[in-house]
Amino acid sequence: MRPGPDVICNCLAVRQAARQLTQMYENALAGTGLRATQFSVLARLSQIEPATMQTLAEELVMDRTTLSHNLKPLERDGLVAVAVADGDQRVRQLRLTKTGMSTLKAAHQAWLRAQQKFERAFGVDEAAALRRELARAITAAS
Amino acid sequence: MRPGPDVICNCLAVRQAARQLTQMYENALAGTGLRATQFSVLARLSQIEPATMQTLAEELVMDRTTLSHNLKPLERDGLVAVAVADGDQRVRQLRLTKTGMSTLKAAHQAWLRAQQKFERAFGVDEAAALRRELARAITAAS
DNA sequence: TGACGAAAAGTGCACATGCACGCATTTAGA
DNA sequence: TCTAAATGCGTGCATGTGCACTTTTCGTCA
Repeated sequence: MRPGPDVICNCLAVRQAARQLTQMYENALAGTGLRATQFSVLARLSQIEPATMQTLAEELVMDRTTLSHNLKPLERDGLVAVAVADGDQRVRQLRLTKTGMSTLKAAHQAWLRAQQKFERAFGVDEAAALRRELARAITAAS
Repeated sequence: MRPGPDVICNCLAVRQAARQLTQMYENALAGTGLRATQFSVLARLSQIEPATMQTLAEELVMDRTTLSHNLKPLERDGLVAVAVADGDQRVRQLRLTKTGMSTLKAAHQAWLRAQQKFERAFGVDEAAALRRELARAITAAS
């Protein structure tokens, strides 16, 4: 998939890169049973556990309803446990199950391979700078 | 959607930015009848018309089958015409219809508003630099 | 305490994304 | 020339994405 001549649309530029990066990382994740999005959900959840739907969605820069959809296969496969929070019936308490933790740990190895492969080609410092600029782009588009 | 502390995954960083930028541009495109992806398909097609499926997909850094799916609503609504190419029955000849051209022209105004709004917040030169880095990221992930 | 607005989350819909698989056509080689 | 490989596309499936709408629950205030 060779890019065309000089994309001038910022939105298209980011989406194209997202498609290509996603393919690379998902290729590395093949065999772990996780998609790229699912890996990021589990990874982030493991850091802020227990989390609510809204909190985890904000952390992932993801729409609340999108996270709701994305949790379906994870809950179905027993990787994430969804419980009603204490004191407020409206709130969900999201946690990793033991299976979720072990799956995440195994997938982390595969993720690291993709991460390192990309950064060898793109540059470690350049990748860090790119991530910072992307974070700034998120702010600019908010 | 406030981003969490320092995303270290390049894939997640790009995907988060893609989600946020897409929301901004689609908000601007609301009323034109086009989604962000559809706008980019029409815009690119207008530059390389007539194009084949594979050619247009490569230009958009998009999987061939994804473009096939994405063309469905555009063809259904009469914005893109798909014909069999001369000399090779396997090849499709993609063209914008008159409706497609006028819709693209109208949507271009809306796109420009989003583009300028983003670049006012993010910086014009910084946006150009970001697009260049994203193009390099696509190469690195290929 | 009862009604009403706010907050948290779920659901249906349409489109986005790409892999696996299959079909039709073309080309290359024996 | 006839057949096998290569080429160009389409389709089914599962997931990703977010808007509009709904449901449930909580807090507030008269």
